[in-house]
Amino acid sequence: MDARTKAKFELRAKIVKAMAHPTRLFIIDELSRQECCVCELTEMIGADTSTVSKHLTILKNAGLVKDEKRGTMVYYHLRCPCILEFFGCIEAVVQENVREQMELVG
Amino acid sequence: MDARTKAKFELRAKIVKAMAHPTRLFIIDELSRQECCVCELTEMIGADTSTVSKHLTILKNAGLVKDEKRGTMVYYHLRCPCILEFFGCIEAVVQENVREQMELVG
DNA sequence: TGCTTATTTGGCAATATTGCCAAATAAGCA
DNA sequence: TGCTTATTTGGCAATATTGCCAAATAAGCA
Repeated sequence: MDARTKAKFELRAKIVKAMAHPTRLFIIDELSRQECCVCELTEMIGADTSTVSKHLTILKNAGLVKDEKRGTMVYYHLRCPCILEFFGCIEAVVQENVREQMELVG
Repeated sequence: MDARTKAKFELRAKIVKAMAHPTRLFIIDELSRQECCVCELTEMIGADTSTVSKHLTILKNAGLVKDEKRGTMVYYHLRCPCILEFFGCIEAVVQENVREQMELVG
């Protein structure tokens, strides 16, 4: 694998890694419906504010979300709505996995 | 976040996590073109065979690939080709990131 | 059976991720 | 300025991931 190819997949991996956590997938899903401030997300997720803030920073660094300060609150929104199509694909894999397990059992 | 929602996103995260590594993204990309045996992938990747084998096991456990033994060789293929659409989306985020950096610089 | 080739598994050290607490920062308002 | 609320940052212990080497397993073939 040459350096160029390696760089390409490292760039992609950086973005996929940013999504690779249940809380962050939840945030992406939630932001696909409407923008939210940190306090709203924290309330929904039920973790420490600092934890949620760090998850948002990871998503922001990957370029998946953008933030906007309004007063004391910071609102986050999705940067590329195409991320949603991706969920459909993941769900297809989940369903395929379940289907297979069913076959093994019954 | 109730238990059901939590379980849903943990299931999704398991699959996304399986993709969250440059070598594994490379493998998925390669398998989208044709099935490959471990030795072919190892040659392309240039890592230890055991390392590549472990990456393949991670992809298999997530339900992303399937293996098929033929003689002494084991061939792997993609289980859900829809994974490819996902790459398009990731690439869109990558490009958006680059575009923004360009704006900041130039 | 013994040898070869392909692959997986066990083990382990190096490194990365996670989530909390405490403290810092930043904005609004009296 | 001082107080309040919202958010981020620093630090750290617990946990997970990674990639190598060595050894085990498995199939083909003489």
